[in-house]
Amino acid sequence: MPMTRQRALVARAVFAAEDHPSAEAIRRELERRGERVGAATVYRTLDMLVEGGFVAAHDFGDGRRRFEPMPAQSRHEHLICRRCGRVVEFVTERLERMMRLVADEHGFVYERHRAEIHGLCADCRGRDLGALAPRRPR
Amino acid sequence: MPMTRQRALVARAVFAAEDHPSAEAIRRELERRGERVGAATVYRTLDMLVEGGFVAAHDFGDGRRRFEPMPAQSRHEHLICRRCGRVVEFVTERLERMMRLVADEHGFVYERHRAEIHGLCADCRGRDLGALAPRRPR
DNA sequence: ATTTGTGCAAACCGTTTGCATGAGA
DNA sequence: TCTCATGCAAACGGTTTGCACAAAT
Repeated sequence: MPMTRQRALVARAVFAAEDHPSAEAIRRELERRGERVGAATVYRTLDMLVEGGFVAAHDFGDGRRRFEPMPAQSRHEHLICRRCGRVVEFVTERLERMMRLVADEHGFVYERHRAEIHGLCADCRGRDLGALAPRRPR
Repeated sequence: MPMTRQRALVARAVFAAEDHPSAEAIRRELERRGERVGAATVYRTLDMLVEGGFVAAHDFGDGRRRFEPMPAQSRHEHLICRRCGRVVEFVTERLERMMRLVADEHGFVYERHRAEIHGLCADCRGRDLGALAPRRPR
């Protein structure tokens, strides 16, 4: 698997990211730095990284996939601020146990689960939600 | 809000559904019965039903929204069979308590959560997964 | 006659794919 | 030279929207 300029750029961008960026966000970020990479290449590289188990892909329900470096530690879930889009991670071993149990109770073979909490982050709580525009719009 | 023929058809179809159908699935189902309703109208009617709180919309991560009659009872979550697409509901009050607690611990105002378990249902477990086509393809 | 809903087709948005070009061994 | 990655642009699939027409008061 040849390491080209664009693959290195995309990989470095995902691994450096703190905010679960989308493919387009990564492309734009690279462009902002003067590094022009085709959208198709970004998607293809991310697919490879995901297949290789280096990167995790998420679907937070806003219509696009978001990526993050594959966490070495155990599974984690996401808290998502509906105002600023900020994503905070949390871990619960209890949750996975519960999910496995529920699957079992219904005769399902557990494969994976997904859990998200949506709400307002500490920074955004208490602001005038109707009037202000999101700080980091979707 | 006038009750037209197509609105009645769409509403009846969602409320009768047991399987969390997508907008297109509803339109096709109506068409199968000889009732032709434009896609736009189906989407618009579903939006109204969701806004009015009569119908719940879900995003199971397969790229389209799925609908179900708004459950009168408490919140429920979904078990999804990755082979046949079957969706089974389950309730856990413990889960919501846990989610609220986690949100609180991170300074978030809890608004809602989402939990899904993906796996193989009782019917599909044990089959030759590679060779057979899904029974109810995505 | 005025309002409002409908349906078609085009627009949209994130993503994928076909294909000609280009870079690397 | 041969291979394979790239980038453009077109295709795609679900959803939304513009607009002319139809329906109902």
